[in-house]
Amino acid sequence: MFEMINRLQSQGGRLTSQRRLIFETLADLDSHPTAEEVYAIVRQQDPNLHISTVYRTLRWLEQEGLVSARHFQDKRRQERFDSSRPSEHHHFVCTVCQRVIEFNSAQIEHIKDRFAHENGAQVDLASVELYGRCSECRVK
Amino acid sequence: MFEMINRLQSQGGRLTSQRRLIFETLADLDSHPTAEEVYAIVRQQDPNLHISTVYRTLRWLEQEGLVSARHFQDKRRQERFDSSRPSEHHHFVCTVCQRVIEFNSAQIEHIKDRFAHENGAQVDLASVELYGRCSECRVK
DNA sequence: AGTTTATTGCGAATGAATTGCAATAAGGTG
DNA sequence: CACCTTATTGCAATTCATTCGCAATAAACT
Repeated sequence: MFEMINRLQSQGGRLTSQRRLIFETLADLDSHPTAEEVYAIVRQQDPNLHISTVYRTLRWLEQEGLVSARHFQDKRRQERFDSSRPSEHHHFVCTVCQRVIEFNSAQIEHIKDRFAHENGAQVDLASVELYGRCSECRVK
Repeated sequence: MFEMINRLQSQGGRLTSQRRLIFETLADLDSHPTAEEVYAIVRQQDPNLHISTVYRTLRWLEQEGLVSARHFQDKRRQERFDSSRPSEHHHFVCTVCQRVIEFNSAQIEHIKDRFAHENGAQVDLASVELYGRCSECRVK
C-alpha cells in the first residue's frame, strides 16, 4: 500500500478511492482472481466502479511491479492477477477446485542453468506450473 | 498422420482435404504457430479454407491428444499449437524473436514429488517455461 | 476557493475463438 | 457407378475478454 502510494506520487499519479479499493482487495485476497472476480468484490463497496477501471488499475500495478498477471494452462481464458512480489515463484493449480498454491523451488535454478549452458541461451525467468488435485480434492 | 486417420475412422470421422492439409502443415512445421499462422500457410494451398475450420480441426486434434495447445506468458495473447509427442516436454521462449525451443528435464520429477509430498497433493502434470534470449538474440 | 489535468465511467471497438446453419462432399450401400 | 446419409465446411454472426476514446469528474497543487 505504502509502496503503491510512493509509486504514484513519484510520477504525479493520484490516489483515488477506486485505486485504493482495488489494490486493497487484491492484497487481502490470497488467491489469484481474474479481473471479473476482483470487479465482483469491489463493486459491493462501490457500485459505480466500472470494470474498465479494474483493468486499468491492475495493468498499472502490473507495470509498476506490484502485481503480476498470468494465464494458466487451464481452460479458463481469463488472465489471473496476484499481488505477491514479483520474485520468482511457481504455481500449483488444482484441476478440480481451481485453487492456486504458490511454491518456491531451488531446483529450478539447475534447470535454468542447464538449458542456458546446453543451448547457449540467456535465461532470465522461469515459470513452473504443476497441475493435479490438491489435498482437499484428491481421491483418498 | 496414420494416427490421425485411425482416430478418425474409429469414430466415424471423415478425412477431408482440409484436415489433411492442416495436420500435415502443423506436423511439418516444427515451431509453435498460432491458429492464424497455420491459417496463413494452409490458405496458400487452399484459398477457400476458412479460419474456423482451422480452429475446429486444431481443437479436434487437441482432444484426440495429437496436438497440444498452450498460452505462453508473453504478450502474445493467442494460443499456440504444436503436434506434440505425448511425453511431457517443456518450453523456452525467446523474448526477442519469439522462437520456442522444446526441452526435457528429469529434474522436474523431483520438483513434482517434493510438492506432492509437502502438500499432500497429487501432481499429474508439470509445465516449465523458461524465458530469455536464444543464442541468436542474446547480447554477446 | 480555484485551477490543472490525471482518472473515471461509459459505450463502443478490438481481437481471439466459437457457434448456428444451409450447402457441400466423404465414405458407405445397393 | 449412382445414391444416400450425415459429418464437415464456409460464412456470418456471436461470445468472451480486454482495451480505447472521450466528456465529465475529482485529486492535489496554488
